[in-house]
Amino acid sequence: MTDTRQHILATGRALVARRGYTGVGLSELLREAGVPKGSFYHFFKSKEAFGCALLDSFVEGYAEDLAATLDAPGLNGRARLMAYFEGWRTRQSGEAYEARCLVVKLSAEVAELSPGMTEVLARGVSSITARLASVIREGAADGSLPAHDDASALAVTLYQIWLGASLMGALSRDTIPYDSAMAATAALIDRKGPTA
Amino acid sequence: MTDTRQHILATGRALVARRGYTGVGLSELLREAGVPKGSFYHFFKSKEAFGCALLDSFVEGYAEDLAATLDAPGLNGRARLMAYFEGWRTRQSGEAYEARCLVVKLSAEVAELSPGMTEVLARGVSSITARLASVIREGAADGSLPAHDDASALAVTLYQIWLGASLMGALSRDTIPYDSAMAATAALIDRKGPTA
DNA sequence: CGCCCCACTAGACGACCGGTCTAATCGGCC
DNA sequence: GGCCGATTAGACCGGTCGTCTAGTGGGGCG
Repeated sequence: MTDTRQHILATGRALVARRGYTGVGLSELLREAGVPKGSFYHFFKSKEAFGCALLDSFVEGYAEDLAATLDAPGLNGRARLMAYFEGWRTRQSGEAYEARCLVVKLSAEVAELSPGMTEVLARGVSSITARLASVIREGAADGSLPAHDDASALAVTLYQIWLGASLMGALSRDTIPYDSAMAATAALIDRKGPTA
Repeated sequence: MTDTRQHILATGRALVARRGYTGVGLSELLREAGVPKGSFYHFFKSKEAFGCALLDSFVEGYAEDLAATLDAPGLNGRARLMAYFEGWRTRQSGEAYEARCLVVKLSAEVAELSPGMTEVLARGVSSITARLASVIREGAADGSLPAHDDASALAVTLYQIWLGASLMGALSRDTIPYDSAMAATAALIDRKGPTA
């Protein structure tokens, strides 16, 4: 069955979102998934290959969610952008580990560990910031946002703010950093002139 | 000798900055440090206690560096702030792992793993942002920065940007995210009005 | 209807993990 | 010189790590 593979990935995602990549052992993962250890190496050639597959499926799923939020019909560009960040805050400060962003959780850990996983994350990040930049341009076109002369740079800055807020939120275990990020986001997108 | 303890901490810092907390085993650490395992448990009651001590010494050392940079005589507030972020970029994108920021490296990993280590990092972060906020106020007083009505909020936003930039820099392995953060920093501190 | 083949399962394996313990050794103080 | 606490040495334990080699069973083809 190929959905044994899917099941391992889904179980792994929640586990890795909580304990990190190095922190999750095969034994724990497979016990949790109810899958015998032998099967694992049938579906993945190594733990790192599993990690890459996990991130691939995360990035893919994220892109779909992103499309659903940022292409929501009937909302102007600004509202769609703010909805995205509201969603970020909700997921990242909620209880559900499987909803947490793996870029936040794994970037630092994986950067020196696995070039393959790093690459998948890096591609995911740049596609997110690219999509954010185009929504900023759409907001300028529909009049909901001022014209920003470098939408890409603004998108990167916003994404950096939210990554940083997520790190701080993990440390403080409250939503204050996200509230701060939300305020900064609103201030940045609504004001004219060179921002980044 | 108490400086065996210091030596273990110094060795551990470089190792942990590269491989992460979970990724560094006692055996590797002690082999690297040339210290027998028996000594480790004389100085630290557990690996987690070692982790807390490591972060304590990091935070303490960081505070000293911070003071040296942010209290540099003969520079106005704005110049001191920018010097701090220049230093961040240099250290974080350089080769020397022992110079890397452990808040960036460990926040996500440690948050769900060790309340003690999380607490040390959280305190460190809030003392940094508090110090940045006061430099922003000093800059307003000496005329090098406009008056920001909420210096604390601006300081948090700047810190978030740099945390996020560091995560992105780890993924992309270039300085582009830091350059972006630097531009955003300059834009944010130099403009009037509510920013965050 | 039977056989065979390959996707999948089962768990043994050696290395090493974090953590503990006892015995040996060191060094300062009387 | 001799003693005692501080430090070092490393064997040892139960457990987990990632890997790998046998085995099994069910679907497809003859």
